[in-house]
Amino acid sequence: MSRRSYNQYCSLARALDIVGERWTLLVIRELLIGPRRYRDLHKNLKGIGTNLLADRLKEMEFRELIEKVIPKQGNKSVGYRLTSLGRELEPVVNELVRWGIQFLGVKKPDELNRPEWDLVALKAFFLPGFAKKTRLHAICNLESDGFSTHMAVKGESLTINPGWAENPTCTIKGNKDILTALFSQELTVKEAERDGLLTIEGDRKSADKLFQCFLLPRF
Amino acid sequence: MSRRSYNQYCSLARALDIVGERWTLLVIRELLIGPRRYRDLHKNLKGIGTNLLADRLKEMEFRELIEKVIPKQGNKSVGYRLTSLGRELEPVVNELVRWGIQFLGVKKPDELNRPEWDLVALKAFFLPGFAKKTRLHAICNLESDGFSTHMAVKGESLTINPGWAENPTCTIKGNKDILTALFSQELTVKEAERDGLLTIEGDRKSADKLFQCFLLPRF
DNA sequence: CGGAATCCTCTTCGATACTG
DNA sequence: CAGTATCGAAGAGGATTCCG
Repeated sequence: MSRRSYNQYCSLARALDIVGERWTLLVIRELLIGPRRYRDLHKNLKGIGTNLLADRLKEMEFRELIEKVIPKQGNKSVGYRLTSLGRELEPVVNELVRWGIQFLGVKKPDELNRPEWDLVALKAFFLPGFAKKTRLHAICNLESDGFSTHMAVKGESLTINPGWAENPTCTIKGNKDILTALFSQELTVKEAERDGLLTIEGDRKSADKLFQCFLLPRF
Repeated sequence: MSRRSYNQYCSLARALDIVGERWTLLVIRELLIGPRRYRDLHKNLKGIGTNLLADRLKEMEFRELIEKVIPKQGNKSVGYRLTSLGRELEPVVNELVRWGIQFLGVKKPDELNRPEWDLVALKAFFLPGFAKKTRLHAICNLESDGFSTHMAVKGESLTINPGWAENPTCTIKGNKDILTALFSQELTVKEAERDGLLTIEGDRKSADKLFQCFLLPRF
């Protein structure tokens, strides 16, 4: 566990001493999605190299950004999850996402893309003020290109978790392009439904409001 | 000019492909203070190595984060300044500052510290809402430990520039510890003045409001 | 003299093979 | 499965040299 430092008495340099090394913030991104096992991280962070991942995890655990999840009885796999200190990096990730999205462009053939990453990015464009104002209080299941998730909005807060919720306010199905258009206010639910590009079960009004609680930019 | 990429179709990874390499965000920090020449950057970023700095500058210029400043007649020195795209990284820097300040601690003897860095950090703790509410509209000169600067507050905006302003609303002098205590609301102007730790010329009320427009945390 | 390019050494990265 | 060990390649950092 090496320690290369900028040796500057400066908050920015301090932050970068801790999270500025290669891969570190991408590990944080993975764990913002949820706890992950070593092999999941290694699989989703293609190119990291097993020794480097081990080094980073050790370093991040030492810094108390992450912690090992004690495996439940019968499950031998060790997992990693964010500590509260690590979770406090979410605003940093969000700002980087907001800045970086303008360079996203079209996906190159050799680039990886996981649906979870889209959700991490989407969260950065949530409008808490708007959500509060509309008094949306809902749990919405989303399915897109075979990937399902659910989003819970209450007051100013948004939580996104993998898989289905049990008693959703509504269930929304559509491909990624359509959902992107909806989250970026380029398309309305009405239009998408009319064209048969979107299906909504349950409370249509909540679904409509949900999309309006985001403002995903397009470039 | 190398290009190592995470090869992920993800806004965060894109951002990190551009500004995630060693030194890049510290160069941004330097240029957030104001335009700088090559030698200034090299002097203030101790340890960077002349080739690496040249590489980074070229890379950042190529990415249009920075641009060369055409030297004025009679001045041969080329300078660098942020483009608007580069300036858009200020929120990212601010978030990193807000997160990193908890690790700042006490200055180690071998650590560098430039007063400009403190100002970059301070900006991250400006309360625009409060500034607007108090209707503070002032230009305040600040002098601390031989370093002088001026801060202009108007509406929700704050600008900090080096050197004196010509017709300041007020002029504030005190050492760094005192100013830190004032900006973190641990001390009031009244108390500091009474103890002879602070001198204010000009509009006392604006000075008082100015400090209240910040909330620097202490750890 | 300031702004780099070159050179050289050392560290880190990344891929693969290996181990408890 | 969760890491270690190893090793060539790439990047970082310092000194020196070159160029305008």
